[in-house]
Amino acid sequence: MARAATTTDVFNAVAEPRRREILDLLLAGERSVNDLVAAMALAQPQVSKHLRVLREVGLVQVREDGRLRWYRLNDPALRPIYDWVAPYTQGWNTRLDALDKLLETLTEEEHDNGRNSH
Amino acid sequence: MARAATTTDVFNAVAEPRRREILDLLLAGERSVNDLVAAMALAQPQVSKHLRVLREVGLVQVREDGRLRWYRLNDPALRPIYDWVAPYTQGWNTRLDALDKLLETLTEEEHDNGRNSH
DNA sequence: TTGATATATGCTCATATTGGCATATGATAG
DNA sequence: CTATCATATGCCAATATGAGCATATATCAA
Repeated sequence: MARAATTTDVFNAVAEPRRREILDLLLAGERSVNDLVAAMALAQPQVSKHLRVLREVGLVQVREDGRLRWYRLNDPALRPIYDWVAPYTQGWNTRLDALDKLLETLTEEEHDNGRNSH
Repeated sequence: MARAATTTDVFNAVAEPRRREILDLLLAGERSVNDLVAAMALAQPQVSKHLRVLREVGLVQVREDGRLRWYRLNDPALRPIYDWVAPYTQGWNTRLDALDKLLETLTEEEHDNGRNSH
């Protein structure tokens, strides 16, 4: 058996640095293909191909407008990656730990107002 | 150019489901190769090969003990993945979801006490 | 219509993969 | 020393890649 197709899942799609670069650019908002080409040192056909992979795994969505195609992020598609990696961050992600504790505190205050002990 | 080597970075190493499976097993603690082989429906040589990839990108570390080799996680190596994905989670991050739910609960209780609506 | 612009697709090449199986290396027991 | 257990490595086949370049398909302009 060979390596899994890049379109198999989000993990494979995102293993390619150029595709992560595209997603990073889309964080700022919708972009046309040529916008992306201009921003990345990569030829247009390659960008289109990467976009196709991203489309096929649901990481981006397109809006057609004349001869332009505006690509935008579909962040929830990245959730499997976040969900997978999260359990490993227990040891070193202090900031999220802090947020967790804060939420915990808020929840406690909500559920047993006043009898807060920590 | 072909696809990047699996040992290029953590993203590529982790794109392979079997390797994620190995890491998941190691979450529980140190395991010998045969332990892993027993836990996964995969032959020993393949497991050893996956372990080699994980070793080369720093995701696992080995402790030799006679003819046994105990593999253990090196979670901080996963940080690049977490750091990359984190900015995308603004919309749906579980912790933020928790906060949303909390706020929702507060609002419900405030606005329509007791009435269940959804 | 003709030409230009925006994007997608097709083909080739070099490369690295994963699993299967055989085998090498290394440690330990009898 | 020999057999056995634990693990790693080598070679094979089938496959999919990603970049480069040419070209197809739309859309818009003159």
